[in-house]
Amino acid sequence: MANEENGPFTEDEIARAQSYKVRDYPEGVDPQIDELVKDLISGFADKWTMIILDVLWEEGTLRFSELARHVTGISQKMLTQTLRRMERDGLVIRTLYPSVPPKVEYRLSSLGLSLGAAFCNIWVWAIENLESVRNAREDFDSRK
Amino acid sequence: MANEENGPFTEDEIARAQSYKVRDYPEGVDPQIDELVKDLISGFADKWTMIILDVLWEEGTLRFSELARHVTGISQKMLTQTLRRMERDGLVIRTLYPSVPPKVEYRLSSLGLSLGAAFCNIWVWAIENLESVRNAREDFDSRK
DNA sequence: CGGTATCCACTTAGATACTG
DNA sequence: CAGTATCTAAGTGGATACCG
Repeated sequence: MANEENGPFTEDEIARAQSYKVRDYPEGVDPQIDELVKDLISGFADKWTMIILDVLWEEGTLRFSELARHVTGISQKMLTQTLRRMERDGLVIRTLYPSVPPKVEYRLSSLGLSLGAAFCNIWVWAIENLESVRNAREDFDSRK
Repeated sequence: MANEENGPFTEDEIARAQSYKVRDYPEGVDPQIDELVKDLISGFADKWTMIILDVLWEEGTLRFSELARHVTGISQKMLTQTLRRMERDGLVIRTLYPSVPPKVEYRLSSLGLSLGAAFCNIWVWAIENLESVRNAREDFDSRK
């Protein structure tokens, strides 16, 4: 509990990590662009979008009902709604086969795939840091 | 509108991108872990958390009131709430200076910094694909 | 200054029923 | 099968007032 602040990181590693973004997008970045980016991120920053992105990333192409099974706990309404939004944003490609009964397939577009690639690091981070977060919570809760 | 599906990507690039995660975390990944990861991600997948993470990443250390100014549109309640959750999850470090009036500083922990580093790719993606998303939306809306 | 507590308007999401 | 429509319960967030 004494020097837990830096965890497994050296000062060096922290400095390097912190310099990353500054190098790519210096402070001079257009505030308007910044605002737009925040809006865009806000749109993707919801539970179901991120999970659907992950599922389609892993499974490739899925039918509506298959998606419903893979995305545990989602309601039909939210699945439709989220898929529609992702389709509108160009992340997902929806293919309708006009058979009876109808068949609809969903897969990621190249845009969706590239976002999925960016998200990969988040999933990796989550897997690697599950324990750390759990410990942090226990620690926080025990301190009252 | 004809071959817009793959955008600027070759089939090769898509295949490579899609194989990325599978290489690191093959299908044999424990479903229970997978569930935990989804829970964890769901917790971070909200607007304010992501924006605060970004702001602290860029600014380093900020006082409560400075954060409020940087995170446009957030209410005091949500700022407190989100910061408390991030602190509990071990992402931010809260330092109270017991002066009068009190002064409270927030900064990312090493855990928070590493999550920020992972998120970097998302921000970069957003900046690079603002136009694509805008176009996709216009296209979708114009098609009805 | 940096919160907490309370109230309330609004949004959101789940359940249910129905349809091409 | 893959939705849409409707209703309702629950959650979220903002405004306001007050405290250490």
